[in-house]
Amino acid sequence: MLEQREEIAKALALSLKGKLKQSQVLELLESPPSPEMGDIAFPCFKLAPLFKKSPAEIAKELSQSVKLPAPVEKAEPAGPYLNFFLQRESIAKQTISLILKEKEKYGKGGRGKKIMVEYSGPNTNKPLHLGHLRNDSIGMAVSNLLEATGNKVIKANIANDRGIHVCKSMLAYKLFGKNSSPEKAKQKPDHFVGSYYVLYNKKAGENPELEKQAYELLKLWEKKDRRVIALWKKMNGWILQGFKQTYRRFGSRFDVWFFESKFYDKAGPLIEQGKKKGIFSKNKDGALLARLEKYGLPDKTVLRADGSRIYITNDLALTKHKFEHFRLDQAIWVVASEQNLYFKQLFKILELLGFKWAGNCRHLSYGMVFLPSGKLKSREGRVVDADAIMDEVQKLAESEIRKREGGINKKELQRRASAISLGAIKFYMLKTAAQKDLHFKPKESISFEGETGPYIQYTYARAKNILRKAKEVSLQKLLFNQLKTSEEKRLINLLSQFPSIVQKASDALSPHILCQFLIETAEAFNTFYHKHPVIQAENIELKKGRLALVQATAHVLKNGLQLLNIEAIERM
RNA sequence: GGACCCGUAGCCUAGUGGAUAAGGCACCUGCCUUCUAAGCAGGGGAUCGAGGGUUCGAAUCCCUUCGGGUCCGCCA
Repeated sequence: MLEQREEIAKALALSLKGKLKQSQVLELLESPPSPEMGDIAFPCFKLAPLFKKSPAEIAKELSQSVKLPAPVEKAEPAGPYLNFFLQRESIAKQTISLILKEKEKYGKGGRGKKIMVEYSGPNTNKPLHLGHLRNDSIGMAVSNLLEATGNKVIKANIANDRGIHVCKSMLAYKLFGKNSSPEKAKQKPDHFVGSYYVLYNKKAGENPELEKQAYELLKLWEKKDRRVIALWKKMNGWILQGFKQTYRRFGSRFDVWFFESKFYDKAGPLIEQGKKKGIFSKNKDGALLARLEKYGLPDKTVLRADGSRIYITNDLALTKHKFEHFRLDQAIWVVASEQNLYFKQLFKILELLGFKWAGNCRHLSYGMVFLPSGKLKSREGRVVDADAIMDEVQKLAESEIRKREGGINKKELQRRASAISLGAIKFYMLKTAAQKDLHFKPKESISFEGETGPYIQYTYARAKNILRKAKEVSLQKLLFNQLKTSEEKRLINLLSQFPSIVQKASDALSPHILCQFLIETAEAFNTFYHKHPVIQAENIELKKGRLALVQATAHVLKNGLQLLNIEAIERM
C-alpha cells in the first residue's frame, strides 16, 4: 500500500502545479472510513485557501485533471475528498503472493537499535500476582514488537531480593517456621515463602515489636551476618524456584536476570560524583538528598541517614551497568504508573550526573490493576495470585472444550486449554491502552467470547481447518481476478496493512494497536467465512484464490498472535 | 498544598484535528442435515463529564471546572 500512496502523491503534486510538494501530499493522504468509499483518500481542505475555491470544487477538478498512476483504477470526488480506488486484482495478487512467500516473516523486518526491556521485577518475599500478569504481558509483547521491527532486544528481569520486605518474611519464618520447607509443607516454594509474609503482617498487627526486629535483621544482612545470609539464600532460592515455574507456564522469558543485592552497594562512585557536582547534599537529619527542586521535581533521598542504601541507590548503579556493559542504545522499564515520579527523578539524576545516554531511558508506564475491593495489597493477602488465576481460567477452558469434544484425551485437553486460557488472560491485559487503569472482575474480565484472545485463536483454527480439508489443492499458478466480493476486498485490505500496523505498534510501544487490528481482521474473516464457501466454491480458480486468501489470513493471525506471546492453535 | 494519569451507550473499550463517533459485553430477533455456533446477520441504546475558547472543521488542541485514580526525602 505504501508504494501506491507515493505514486498517488506524485501524481497529485503534479496536478497541483507546485502548490504542495509530493511529501506534503503524502502526509495528507488517509484511508476512507469504509472500503466502499475507496482505498486511499485525499482531503482537499488545506487547498481551499491556496486556490480560493471550496474543497469540494477542488476535489472535483482534481478528479478530472489528475493522471492516474498504474495501480489506480479510478479517482472519485466525494464532497471535499478525492477517493482513489486501487485495482483490486493487482492489490490481491501483490498482498497474497507476498504473504504466501514470506509466511512467518510477513510483517517483520528492518534494522534498528539495541534495546533492553526490563519487566516483571518481582519482590522476593511473595508470589507473583495479577499485576505481574499485566506487566509480563506488556513486557513480552513490546519486546516481540521491537524485535519484529529489526531491533536487537535484551529482555531483563530485576529481582528485588533485598530490603525490609524480604526481612519481614525472613523474620516470620525464623520465629514461626520451625525449620519447615516447601517439601515438608507440600507447597509451591514461592507460595510457601509468601505465607510467612502474610503471617508477619498479621503478627506485626498484634505486636509492634516485630517491626524493630525486622529492621535489626536488615542491619545484620547489610553486615553480612553469616546466619542471616544463609537464611536469606535459602528463602530466596525457594522463591526464585517458584517464580521460574510461573514464568515458564505464562511464557515470560528473560535473557538476563539482575539482582538488586548485587548492585545496591555498587553506587559508591556515583554517590561521590554527585556530591562533587553538588547534585547530592545532606539534609539536617543526615540523609543524602538529590536536589531536584529547581528542575520542578521533589528532592529524592539517595542514602538513608545511617548511610544504608535504598532502591534508587541500586537503580543508579544498575542503569550505568546496563548501558555500559551491554552497549545499549535504549533502555525501557515496564513499571506501573504509581512509579511515574520515581522514574522522572531517576532519569533526571542520571542526566545531571552527565551520562549522555540518560536521554535514552524510557519508562513504559501502565495503569494500575484493581480488584473490586480496591488496590492490590499483598501484605494483607488481598491479592489475586497469578498461579490461582491461571488455574481458574484453565478450568473454564477445559470445560468449554469438553462441551464441544467429549471424547478428547486428557493430555490434549490440557494442552489446548492452556493455550486458550493464557490467550484469554494475555489478550485481556493487552487490548486496552497501557496507561488506563484496569478494574479486574474475576468472573467478567476473562471471557472467551467477543473481543478476546480465544476469538482470534478460534478464527485461526477455523482457517486451518479449511486448509486441512482442502490440502490436496495446490496453490500454484493462482489467479486473483475472481476475488471480487466486498468481503474479500476488505480482508485483503486488512492483510496488506499488517506490516505497517506492526511498525506503528512497535514505534508507540503499544500492543493494543495490534490487538485492535487482529480483532478487525478476525471479524472480516468470519464474515467472509459465513458468506462465501471456500471448498465448495463455484469453480476451481475461485476455490484456489479463496484458499490462498484463507492461507494468507492464517499467516497474519498467527504472526500477530505470536507477537502478543499468544499461541495459535490448530484446533480449539 | 503540588504533580501526573483517566473520564466516549447500563458495563468494558477503539478512535487523539477531517466524511454518518467504531466495536465488544448485557438485552431483543433470526441462522447449526452445507468448510468448527468460542461464530454470523439484524435491532434498540451516546447532547464523547460540564462550561468557555482556537479552527473552514474539535471526542481529539488551549483555558476553567467537576468526578475517579496515583504519587509527592531516608518502602520497593
